[in-house]
Amino acid sequence: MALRVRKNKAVIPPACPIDEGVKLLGGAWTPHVIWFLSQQPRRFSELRKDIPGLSARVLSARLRQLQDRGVITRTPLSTSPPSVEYALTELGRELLPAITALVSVALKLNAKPRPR
Amino acid sequence: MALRVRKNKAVIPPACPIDEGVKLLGGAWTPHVIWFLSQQPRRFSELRKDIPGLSARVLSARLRQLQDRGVITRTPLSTSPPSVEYALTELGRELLPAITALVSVALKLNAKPRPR
DNA sequence: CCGGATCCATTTGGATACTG
DNA sequence: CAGTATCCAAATGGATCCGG
Repeated sequence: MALRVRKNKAVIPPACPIDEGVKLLGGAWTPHVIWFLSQQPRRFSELRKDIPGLSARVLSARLRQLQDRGVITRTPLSTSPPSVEYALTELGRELLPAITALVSVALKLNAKPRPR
Repeated sequence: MALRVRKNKAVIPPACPIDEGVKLLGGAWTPHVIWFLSQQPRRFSELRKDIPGLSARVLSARLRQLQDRGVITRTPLSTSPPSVEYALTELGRELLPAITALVSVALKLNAKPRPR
């Protein structure tokens, strides 16, 4: 069989600031994590309890990427048993207005009976 | 072969307004579409030219879901050749502040040299 | 010109088990 | 407690073809 190459998914990076912004909240549960951290710094297992259904694997992934993007800080504490505290950075807190704006539009849209 | 059922993906809807908000901008290219429509009403093929790399299939899907959510309107025009015009609704325009807020945070984050 | 249908590659993230 | 590793199901979206 002639090895059909299938050049699928070949193309371009959009390289637009809009995408960057949306990617900040992109992954599953990301907004929840930011939301709970905005109320107070939290530890790993506290976040798991805060957000039922969120697996350790995904929480771990989200925390890492938020950290990489400078949205949250990670602070290991020398307690016994050892624990790690996560908190929003200054810039992270600046995401909150954007999130609440999104939410308020979503609420209005849900309220609408879809005029169609 | 014992038919392993694999109850994967079993659980819960978060049912949180935050998710709803994020879903408004969730799909690929969604923010781009909203952005270009915010500048002026546009036709299908104009949007395709505005956004290189966006396939007809996906543009079609995005337009439909934005329409279903009440963010944009779709107006077929009896021109020759026939064309269809898309525009933001009132509520759709309310998404713009949220988008720009997100973008401005993203720009600041990119500027940071990742303090580590 | 608009956009649906089909086919498929890539990505995402849930379940589970395990380690320091 | 705080994660990491493996395995796999489902969702996403690109390419291409086709019909209204």
